[in-house]
Amino acid sequence: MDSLRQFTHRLRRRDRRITGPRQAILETLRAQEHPLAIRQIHDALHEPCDLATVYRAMHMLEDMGMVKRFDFGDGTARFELIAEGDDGHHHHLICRNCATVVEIEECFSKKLEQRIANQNGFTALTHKLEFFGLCPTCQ
Amino acid sequence: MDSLRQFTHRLRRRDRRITGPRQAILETLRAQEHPLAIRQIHDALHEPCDLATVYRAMHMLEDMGMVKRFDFGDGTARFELIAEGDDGHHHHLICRNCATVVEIEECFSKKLEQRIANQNGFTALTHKLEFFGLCPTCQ
DNA sequence: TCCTTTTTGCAAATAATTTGCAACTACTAA
DNA sequence: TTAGTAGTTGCAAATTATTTGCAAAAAGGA
Repeated sequence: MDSLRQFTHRLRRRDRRITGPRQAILETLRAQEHPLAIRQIHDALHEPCDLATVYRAMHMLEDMGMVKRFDFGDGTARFELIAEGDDGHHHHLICRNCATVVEIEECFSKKLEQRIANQNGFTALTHKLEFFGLCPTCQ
Repeated sequence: MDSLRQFTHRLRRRDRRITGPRQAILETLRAQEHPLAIRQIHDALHEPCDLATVYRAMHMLEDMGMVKRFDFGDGTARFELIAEGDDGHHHHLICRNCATVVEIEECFSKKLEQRIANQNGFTALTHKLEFFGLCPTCQ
């Protein structure tokens, strides 16, 4: 319930509206622990809406920092709701064969990133990292 | 010159042919130190060929392990020639503003990857990792 | 040089995503 | 509660990257 409340609050703050499709999309994302593709979100909605609406909603949620976009390298964006009090920073381990996804909380040390930033004079570093392999079933 | 010779050898071995477009593409890749998008490769060819031919050639070069595909998350595949004696494993630091690319040789320790594999029962792990930030000019 | 197999160019097909626009609806001010 | 305004939606068409079918052209071996 809280994320809906939080959502409402953030929307109002930006003069954005709380609509049926947006609430439904949030519900759908909340029910999943893994990243969902737009198509999957769309198909899972009980009260269906246009695909374009889902695309637009995801952009908005992303801009508002409520959702994180992941890229598994297959040309399809996937999204996860960012849990409360979480920064959403985590990675995935994806089976190359069956596409099973496991969430990975571990990451390399921030020192590495800091060093890379310093050595190249870059600031505000972020990174995208995903692991691929063969899951127990597919080996 | 060597990579062309190597290429010829690998092609013959697989009953593939050495054609103008393929040689031209290799030349183009060799002249660049950064990953190139298909469109860029296509536009850089002196002896032009069809875009579809470039797409097909890149698949072939990738299958032959002569080229590595990178994904900067913008929906466009980029390719780099794999240098001789190199495994092609490296990453990039990309400016979020001007898209400048810096090659990064550093990577996190293999132990991390090994641990992730073990903890989840996965094998044959690989990863995709790219860094993003603001370059000195764009800050 | 001839023959077989691989390649290429071209155009059309896919797929994910974006966009223009008119109809519609959430929110706010009264 | 209601009207007005600004944000949203559905629909269809446009974009972009990439793939594919197919007939004509080219490569490499005999």
